[in-house]
Amino acid sequence: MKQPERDPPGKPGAKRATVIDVARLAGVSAGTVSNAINGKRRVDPETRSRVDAAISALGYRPNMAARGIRTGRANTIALFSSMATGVAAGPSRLGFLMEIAAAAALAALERNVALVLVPPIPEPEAALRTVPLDGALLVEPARNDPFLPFLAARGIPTVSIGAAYGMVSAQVDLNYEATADLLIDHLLEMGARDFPLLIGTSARRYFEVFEARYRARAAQIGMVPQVLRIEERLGEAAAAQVMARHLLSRPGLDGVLAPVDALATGAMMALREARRAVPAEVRVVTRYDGLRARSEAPQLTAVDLHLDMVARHAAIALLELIEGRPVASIVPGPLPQIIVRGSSRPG
Amino acid sequence: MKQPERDPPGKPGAKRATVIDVARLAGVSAGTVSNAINGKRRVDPETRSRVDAAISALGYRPNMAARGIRTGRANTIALFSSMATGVAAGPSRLGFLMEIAAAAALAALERNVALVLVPPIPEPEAALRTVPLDGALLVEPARNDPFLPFLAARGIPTVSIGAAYGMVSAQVDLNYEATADLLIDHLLEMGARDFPLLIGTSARRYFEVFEARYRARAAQIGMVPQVLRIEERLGEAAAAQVMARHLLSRPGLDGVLAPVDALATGAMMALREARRAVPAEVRVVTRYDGLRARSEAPQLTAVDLHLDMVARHAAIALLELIEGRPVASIVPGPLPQIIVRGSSRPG
DNA sequence: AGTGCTTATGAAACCGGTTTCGGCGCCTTC
DNA sequence: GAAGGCGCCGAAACCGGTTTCATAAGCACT
Repeated sequence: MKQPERDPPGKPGAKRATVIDVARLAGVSAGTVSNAINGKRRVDPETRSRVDAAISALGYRPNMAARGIRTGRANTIALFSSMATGVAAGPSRLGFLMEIAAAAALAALERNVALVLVPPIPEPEAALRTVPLDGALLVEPARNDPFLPFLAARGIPTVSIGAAYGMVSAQVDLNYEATADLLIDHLLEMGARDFPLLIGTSARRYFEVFEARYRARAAQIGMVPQVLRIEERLGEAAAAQVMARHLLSRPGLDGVLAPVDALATGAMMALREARRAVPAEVRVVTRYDGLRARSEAPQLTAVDLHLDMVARHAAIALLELIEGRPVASIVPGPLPQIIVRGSSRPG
Repeated sequence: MKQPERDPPGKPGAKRATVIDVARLAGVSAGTVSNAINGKRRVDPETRSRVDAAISALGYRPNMAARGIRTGRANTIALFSSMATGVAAGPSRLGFLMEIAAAAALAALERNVALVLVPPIPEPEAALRTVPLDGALLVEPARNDPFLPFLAARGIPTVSIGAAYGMVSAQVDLNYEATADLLIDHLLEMGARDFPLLIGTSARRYFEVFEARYRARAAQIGMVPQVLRIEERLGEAAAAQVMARHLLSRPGLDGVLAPVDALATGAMMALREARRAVPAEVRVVTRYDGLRARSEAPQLTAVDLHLDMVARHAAIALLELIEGRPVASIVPGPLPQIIVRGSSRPG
């Protein structure tokens, strides 16, 4: 049952090399090998090079479990997603998540830390009971995110991507205000004067921010604010329905502000159904520039959130936090840039 | 620098409980606590319940690092992807990968094992030097997959999703033959008699299988085989170009068999450009039923590969393997089902 | 030569589990 | 009633690292 990992190079029957083996070969003690590797204590350069030689001669790799028992570190961070993975909730969120996951995993791996993926699960307590985690990344957590209490109870450092509700160690700014302004200003520039805001029903910061900016601007220009809330779980189809109904009550509608891509494509469906030309009669814009926005016809104007950079910042901040180094509670993120496409561009 | 994880419930100043604490409270020895937890040795039911009581009273959670040092287990498996994550390679692959990742993570988590995500990296050796892994999942590895030698060298049990090239411990069958037949038969039923096969240039089993089945059927019905190879890295745009050129040489073309969704949508672009009606004049079918296939107009006929189930099977097989239990070298996967949509359906 | 300080190192304790080994009590069996 | 077997358990070794503590060597200074 015990099967210690066998390691090259060398005889196939050999167990994996340990510090002791390295120490013996280098003619030093185990403690010195440890110090040579980790640089916690000064080691004579000459000694160090003997140790290094022994390490590569034996193909030594430290046993992380043994190390972890003293350091308390597991060298793993988790990416938590409270978004439903079901197809119903839409592969669009999966795209969003995956962009972040890939970039975060890369940044972590560069520092020899592994990223573990935690999809939404009913009982995080039970499932993660035996999973050692040094820290957690949370993607746009909802106000009542089920993972937050769990992480707080375990005392796990947590960095959120996008604003959270104060329960995290740090957050990377996704610049919700700037993003909302970018899209709203663009709609206005393109001549839209009567457009609803489509958002989800869950309590997420960016919905709140979009709504606030939308209402503020609407008041400024004397537009009747129209905030349509759609249960995200129901996705595109629900958005199409709500939009279709809304079109009846506001025939003069000339734009749509739908930060969630699935809601935007839902609106597009309704507009096609109602024979409203996009962008000639109605301009449509969304936030997340995923596959969905790009495969719509016409393609949707969206925002480049630089998710890869955001994810990288978040992972790095988290690792700093884990190392015990101070990190700003709000890490500035890259500025969003609008990508104007056919759905809002005249001609 | 040392900051042992503090744990509820109890005084916030308290260190996390250990087996020793549990043993003391239950009035037994540490060894007995261990055996009560892991069930390796018989423990009197009465004793066990005392231990259980002590565990929950103290909120004890075993330290996985300490456990791992003896068991040699890290309780993590990795999902390796050799697919490029860049936008160029297409978010479609991300969707494919994410579906698998989510399902595999879930299946692993149910068994208290974490799934770590390994995006393509230049030097797996270096980056994963200190990342402990019990096993690996490989998604449709190419023949010269860079991860394979690494995994073999480390002696890490590996399960591939879809056929590999014999270098893995086990593989979950994605039923390439059945999938190819499903699509080809469907094209024929829909009256197509002159259709090319669009595949990628990399050495992947499913390209080989599709090509073999395609050629076999073409020979049967007397169709001139037309195999178009497109570098996957270049994606949709390249497919559109190749397809446009091909259309000139075969004006009578009445179908397209493009297993990769990005190649299928590329072909759709070319067809639109050339003013060929789909499905009236040309039927188009693809394999992966992702966002891409569904957001095409008309929607693409595709195959439900039951990726979630495949991923689950793969994760479970891998965990069995890790436990040392025997596993079939080819685990049967769920049968693919065709999803007929507008791109190939008459009327 | 003796004292004090710094630097480099080895020996041993330690981390928190698991596993081995052997002992004890109790029940059969001859 | 002694021998043997079995079920249950405690003591101690063990896993492979890190960290503490003591010491030896080297050097400067008095």
